[in-house]
Amino acid sequence: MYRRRDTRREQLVAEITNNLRRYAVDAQQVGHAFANLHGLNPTDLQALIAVMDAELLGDPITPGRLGEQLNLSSGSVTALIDRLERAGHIRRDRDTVDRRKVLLHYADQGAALAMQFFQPLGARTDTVMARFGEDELEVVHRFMAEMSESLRGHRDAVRAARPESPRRPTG
Amino acid sequence: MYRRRDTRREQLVAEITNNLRRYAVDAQQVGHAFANLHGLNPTDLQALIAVMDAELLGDPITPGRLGEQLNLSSGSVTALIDRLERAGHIRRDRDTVDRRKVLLHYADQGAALAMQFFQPLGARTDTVMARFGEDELEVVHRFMAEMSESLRGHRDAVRAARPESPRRPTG
DNA sequence: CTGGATAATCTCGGCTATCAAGATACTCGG
DNA sequence: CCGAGTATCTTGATAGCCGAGATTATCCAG
Repeated sequence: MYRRRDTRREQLVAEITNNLRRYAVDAQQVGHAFANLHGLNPTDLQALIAVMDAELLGDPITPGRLGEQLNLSSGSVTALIDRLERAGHIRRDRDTVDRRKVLLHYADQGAALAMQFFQPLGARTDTVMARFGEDELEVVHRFMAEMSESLRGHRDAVRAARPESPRRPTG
Repeated sequence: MYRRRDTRREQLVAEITNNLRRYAVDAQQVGHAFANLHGLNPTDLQALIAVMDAELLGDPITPGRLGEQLNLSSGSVTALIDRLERAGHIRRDRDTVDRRKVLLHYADQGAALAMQFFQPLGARTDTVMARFGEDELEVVHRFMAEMSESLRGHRDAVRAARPESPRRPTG
């Protein structure tokens, strides 16, 4: 996080790292603040976005997969979906093929909220990007794609790790 | 979030936006997973990082300012600091000038944990950056700096908004 | 010294997450 | 068709975190 900056290159690496970290922290706080503003909690917002994401890709998410994405237990996911459904943000549908499964779809209220979340953010993002040439955006794109993939690998590694001193003996 | 991609430029903008969003989500999940792994919760980890950050910049943070950063009430901050202190991650010091104030310093245990958090991440980050030339990193740096600043502005705007009466006169 | 403001802590209630057990539906062998 | 085994989701009980308001200690103005 704080490293020596002997050369210009090292300085750049250090500052970019710091900016990425701050960006992540700030993004989290945006989510927190926005959720509070609308009577949700951060988990609910994350879930709502995940539901929209999956559905817009044509592959509605199930409670099980949602729990994997958010790292929640199955019981917590049920409670989470109950809250979101009660608030009118999403709705449950049984899968017609495998009726054990529940497919989650966003409702109008949820879509409106997600739009409200992304639009102002997108506007700011576009404003910044307008100050960059297409060739520059190519570089940024390559960078972000690789960085994003790298972070996902890191996340999976951390998740795969097991606690050093478990509360309960292995059993 | 999902926009048309008529031109190459619009495609780039769309994909970069998606990557930024995914990066933020994944970063949050890394924090979540890492915190779980070490018996903390995400807030604790955020606080620990904030404490280190402030102290390394030579300006130790107080509970009050920590609460502002994390958007927590004063009572929650006290409980948070109690947990971190009990776990040996940080310690309290009274300010000698204004003895109402408490200054937070990280303890060895906290520093070790933060290192454990950032080192593997930094290694991956460096690997990615090694694949970019110095001129390319200049572009990325400019981009991230502006994007980071823009997001901070957005965060403050969302925080400034009020839940029930968004257009409340004064106070 | 008195009164008001600021900083942190304490106490209590609500809400969320985890864990364990249960209910329903699918799969497969006989 | 029938039953055992498995997968998916839900329910109920418990623990821990967060927010709001009251309380204590300190600073500052006069």
